Amino acid sequence: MTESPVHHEPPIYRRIADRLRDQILSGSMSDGDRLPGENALMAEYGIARATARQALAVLINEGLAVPRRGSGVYVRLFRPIRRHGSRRLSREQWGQGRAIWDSDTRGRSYTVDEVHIEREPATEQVARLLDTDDVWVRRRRYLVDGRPVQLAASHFPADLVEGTAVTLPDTGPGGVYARLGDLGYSPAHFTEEVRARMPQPKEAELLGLPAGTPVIIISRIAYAAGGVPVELNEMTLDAASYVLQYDFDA
Amino acid sequence: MTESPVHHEPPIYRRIADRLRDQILSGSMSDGDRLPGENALMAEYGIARATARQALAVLINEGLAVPRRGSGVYVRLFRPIRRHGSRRLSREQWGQGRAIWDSDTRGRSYTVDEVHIEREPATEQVARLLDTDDVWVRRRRYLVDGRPVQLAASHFPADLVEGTAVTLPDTGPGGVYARLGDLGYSPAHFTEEVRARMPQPKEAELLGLPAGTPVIIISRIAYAAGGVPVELNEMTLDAASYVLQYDFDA
DNA sequence: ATCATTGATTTCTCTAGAGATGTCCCGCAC
DNA sequence: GTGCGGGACATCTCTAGAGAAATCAATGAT
Repeated sequence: MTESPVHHEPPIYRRIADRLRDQILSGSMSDGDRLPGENALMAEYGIARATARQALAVLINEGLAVPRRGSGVYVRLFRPIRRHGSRRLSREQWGQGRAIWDSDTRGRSYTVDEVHIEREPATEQVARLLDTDDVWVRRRRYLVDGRPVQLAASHFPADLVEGTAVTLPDTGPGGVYARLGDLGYSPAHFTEEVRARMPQPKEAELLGLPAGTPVIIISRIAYAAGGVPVELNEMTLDAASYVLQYDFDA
Repeated sequence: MTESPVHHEPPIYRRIADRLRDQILSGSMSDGDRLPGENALMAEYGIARATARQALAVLINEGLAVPRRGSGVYVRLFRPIRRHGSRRLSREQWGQGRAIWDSDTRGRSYTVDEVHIEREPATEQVARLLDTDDVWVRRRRYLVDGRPVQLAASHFPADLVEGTAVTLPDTGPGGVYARLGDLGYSPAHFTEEVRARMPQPKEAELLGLPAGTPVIIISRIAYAAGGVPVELNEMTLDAASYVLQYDFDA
């Protein structure tokens, strides 16, 4: 930020971190490699344990390294999944569900780990966006190669799906959008907000995120013809696992 | 991740962090408020300074708090700028340049802090995407209310702009896209990749990012008719300052 | 009135040590 | 082979102390 006129040398822990980061980013270390541990750094630089920890904490907080208790600290390079922007979704693809996934996971196995479906009072934000107090929420967790990478929560106005509440959030064949279409609320317009931040502890736990991993949050609202909001889908993605892709014409 | 069967109580520093986080997120503290400092926590909980520091470091690394040396630790809530997806861009808007910004900064002042324009050899990634070794790069830094919030680097194939090199990266009236149009390479198609990660030290420095702030990276490629790539624009955004917005029809 | 200095406060950096906790692997018993 | 015990090892948590560096307000000299 504001640099003082005198150039102070960075503290030891930071210089060590810089050296290690260079090694990681220059490619001389690869994904699962083990970094020098606390003891090794203590010996090599003649520093105390706390200082060695601090150096490693820098890399861990940057998301470039992952500590494994009782084992060591390991390099973590990002191996993102490409996730196409909804621009790509066509009505035909809705019925297939996984179509947009299969081509994007580079052969890695993709599964859903259903969490739960239930009716609940809407939070303030959801109530404002969906224009109702009472919603059905369908929460899911997505796994790639057995590891959780995404949380999703779809909110449906309860009054809109009255009587069909059992079958709507419970997708069934053709997916949720087909169900909405059956009710005469086929989505015609979408808005999508994308943001990134550090995860809440609960999110970090559910996604198994090591320290220093941001999450990407996509909030998509589907509107039926006439501008009626029919679904709010909030997706929380492990930022290390995802690249979003949008494409469009001028 | 894998939870042990016995529920261990979290360590003290983590419980303190949890308490403070609740206070911040519940709204009982607001944006610039001062958190209890190291000394206060030491006295209140009867712990050592290092432990108090550890508790505060949790919040700092989560991006919820910002330390100011010699002053204290302060709450930081995100105040995002809405940034519309390029889907919104129309040819008429290109000519205005700032149109997509003025409506999105909520009245905050938006300025550009030009960094430099120069011809340089392409990095491996840029060479692959733009299909050339030799590019002009135009780097900019964007400020809102005097604070840096975005870095941008536009890459143009050097052979494509041969002879006009002086005027192309140097926008001029009508913006870069108008210049490309004059050369017969009006962009017709775009792809955009969005990812998020923790910033590199250099990025953090240029953007003045406190610890725990991720960056959003948008890589947009503009293609002229015929599929010729004419620009690679890489934008690095302070994730605390931006919300991306896309909207589209089914 | 303006500017420089001082002092109190607070975060930052680092040392030294110790016990707890989780992981890995080898060897032994079954 | 399989499963279990135990030791080696590494990270994790915490204590206690001390000097460095930045901020801010009050004090004092010009």
